[in-house]
Amino acid sequence: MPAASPRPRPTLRDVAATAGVSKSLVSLALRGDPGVSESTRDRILAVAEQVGYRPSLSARTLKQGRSMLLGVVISSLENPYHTEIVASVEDAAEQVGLSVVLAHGSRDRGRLADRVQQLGDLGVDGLVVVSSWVPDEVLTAAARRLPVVMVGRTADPVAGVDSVTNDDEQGAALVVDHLVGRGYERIAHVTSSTRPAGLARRRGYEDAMRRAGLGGHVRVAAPDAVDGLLDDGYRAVFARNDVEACDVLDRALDRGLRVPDDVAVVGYDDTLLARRVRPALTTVQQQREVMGARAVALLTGRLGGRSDDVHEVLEPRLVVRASG
Amino acid sequence: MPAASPRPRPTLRDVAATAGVSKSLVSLALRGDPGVSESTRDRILAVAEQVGYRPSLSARTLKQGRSMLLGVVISSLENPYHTEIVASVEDAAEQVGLSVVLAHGSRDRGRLADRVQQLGDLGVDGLVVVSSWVPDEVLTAAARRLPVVMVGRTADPVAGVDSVTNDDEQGAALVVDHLVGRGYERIAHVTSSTRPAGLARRRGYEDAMRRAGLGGHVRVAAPDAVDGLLDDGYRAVFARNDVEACDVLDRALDRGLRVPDDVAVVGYDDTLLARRVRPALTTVQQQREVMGARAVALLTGRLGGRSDDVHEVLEPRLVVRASG
DNA sequence: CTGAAAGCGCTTACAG
DNA sequence: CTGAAAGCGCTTACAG
Repeated sequence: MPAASPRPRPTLRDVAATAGVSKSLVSLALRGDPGVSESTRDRILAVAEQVGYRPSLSARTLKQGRSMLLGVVISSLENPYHTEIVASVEDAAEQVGLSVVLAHGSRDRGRLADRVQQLGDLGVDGLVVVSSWVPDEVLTAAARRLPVVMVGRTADPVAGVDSVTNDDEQGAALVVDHLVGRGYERIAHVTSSTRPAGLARRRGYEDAMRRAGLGGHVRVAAPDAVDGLLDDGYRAVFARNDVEACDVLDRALDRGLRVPDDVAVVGYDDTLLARRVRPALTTVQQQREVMGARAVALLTGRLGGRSDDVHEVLEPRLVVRASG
Repeated sequence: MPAASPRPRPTLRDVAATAGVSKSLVSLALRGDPGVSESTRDRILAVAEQVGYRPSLSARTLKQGRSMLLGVVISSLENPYHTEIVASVEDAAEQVGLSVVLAHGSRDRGRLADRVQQLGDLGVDGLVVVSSWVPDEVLTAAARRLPVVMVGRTADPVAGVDSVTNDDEQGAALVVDHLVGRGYERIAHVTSSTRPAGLARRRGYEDAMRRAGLGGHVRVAAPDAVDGLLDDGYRAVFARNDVEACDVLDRALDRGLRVPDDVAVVGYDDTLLARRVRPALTTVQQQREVMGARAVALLTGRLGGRSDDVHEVLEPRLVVRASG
C-alpha cells in the first residue's frame, strides 16, 4: 500500500490562515493565555488539531533560549547500574517539566565527549553525566555553557561541575564489617577497575580490613584471577560491582563450590542482576532514587542562578541476600 | 571553588565581529566552503575556537529543515535485546552522518506515545521504533510528518511505516527441530507475552510440533507456572525470550534439576544474558547488526523520496550452547 | 480581546 | 573572494 509521504509540517501560519486569525493569537491560544476568549481558543485548538499542527521545538528553543530538555549521558547501555540511574533522573526531571534526551558512548572516551558536545549544541538546558569516562576538560568546557552535574565519582572535583555520588569507601566498609561480623577473616577484594569509584571501594576495603585488625589478610585480585584466592583459602569475596560479583559466582559454582556455604560473595550497586542471579547477591545499594532527584535539583539550582559548586555525598546501605 | 556560571553562548555574529568579517563569511568558512581563501578560513577558525563558538543546532535545524538527527524509541532500558538493537542502529546511523537521540518509555504506552511525539517535535529526520507498545495510530500519525521504521513485529503492517523484523515463526521452528533432533518429544513452550512477536513464536512452536508429529505434546505455560510442566514429565522447554528462559533455568535449578541433563532450556534473542548465565543458553539469534543497518537504509530511502511501504524479514539462526 | 513587528542564530541565494 | 538581505517557525512586547 502506497503511503502518504511526509509533507512539510503545518506551521503556526497555516493554523492562523485556516482559522482566519493572526499568528500571535494562535500562539497565545495554544498555550492557554488568559487573554484569549474561550470561544476563540476553542476554535483555534480545533483547527490546530484538524490540520495536525505540532510546534517546532527548534523554533521555540531558538526564540526562548531554552529547550526544556535535559541531556543525560551514560557510558554504555549495557551496564544496568547506569540505566537504572537514568530512570531515576527521568522521574525527577518529569516532576519539573523537563524532558530527557539520552545519549551514550559505548564506553569510548572520544564518543562520549562527542555526545556531550552534541547535546550541548542541541540546546539542552542542563546535562547529567553518568560516566566517569568523560575527560575533565570536556566537562569543564561543557559547564561553561550549561549546567552540568556528574552522577558518580570523579578522581578530583571538576571546576564548575556539581556532583552527586555515594560514599564508596563507606559502602566497602559496610561489606567488610558485615563479613567480619559473620566470622570471616580472609576477605578478598576483586576488581578490574581503575576508575575513581572502583579505587575508592578498594581503598574502603583496605582501610576497613585494617581497622578490623585483618590487615594481614588484605588481598586484591582481578575477577578472572579469583581461582588463586580460593586456592589460598579465601572464603569471602567482595567484588567491586554486581557484574564482577556474578563472574566470581560463576567461577565458584563452576569449581563445585557452594555459595555461601563454601564461599561468600558480595557485590556493589544492587542492580537487577543482584536479584536475578542464584543465589541472590548480597550487595551495596546506592540511593538511586535520591541520586536522580538530587541531580535534577542541582541542575535547577544552577538554572536558578547558583554559581558555586556543590558536591553531595549519599550514604550507601547494605542489602543482605543469600550469597554472603 | 566558585565556578564560571554559564553565560550566553557566542554566536556567529560574535565570531564575525571579533574576526572583523561578515556573518555569512564565518558560516561559509566554518563548513569549509571552497570559496573562502585559506588564510581567511584559518583566521576565522582560530577566532571561533578561541571564543568557544559552537553552532546552535536549533537555529540550523530551523533554517535547513533537517537536523541530521535520528530518533530511536525503545520500550525500556531494561531489556538487553532492545538496547543491543539500539547499538546496531547507532553504528549504521554514524556511517551516514546521522546522530542518534534515544528515548524510552518505561514500558508505558502513554509515555511511549509522548516520546514519539517529542522526538518529532524536536525535528529528528527519522524515527526508529524498537517497541511493539507504541499504538498504531501514533505510528501512523508520526509517519505523516517524518519517515518511521519499526524494528520488530507488529500485529499488522502499519500504513506508512516500514519495518524490519526477524521471522519469529521460523526461529521457533529452528528450536523445535533442534530439540526433536536431540530426541525430545515433550517440548513445552513458555511465554508471558501477548505481543505480536511472542504470539508469532508461539505459533511457530505449535506448527513445528505438529509438523514433527508431536501435536499431542503441544503445551504452553507461563514462566511462573513452569513447575507443572516439569511435574508432567516435560524435559525440554522453549521460552519466548532469554529473560524468561533464565526464569525457567532458575526454577529448574531451584528444584535440584540439572540443565540440560534433566531438562533442556532454550531461549530467544541471544542477548548478553544468554552468554552470562550458567549453563549458557541455547537461543535464537536475530541478525542484530543487519537489522540496524537495514532500518537506517529504509529511513534514508524514505528521505530520498520513496513512498511505498517496505517490510523486510530476516532469517534467524540457532545458537547452540550448553543449556539444551 | 486582537494584530503588526521584531528578533532568536543560522544558511543561502544574490550582488558586487 | 566578500557582504547585505531574506527567511526558517516561533514568542513577545507593543499598539490598538
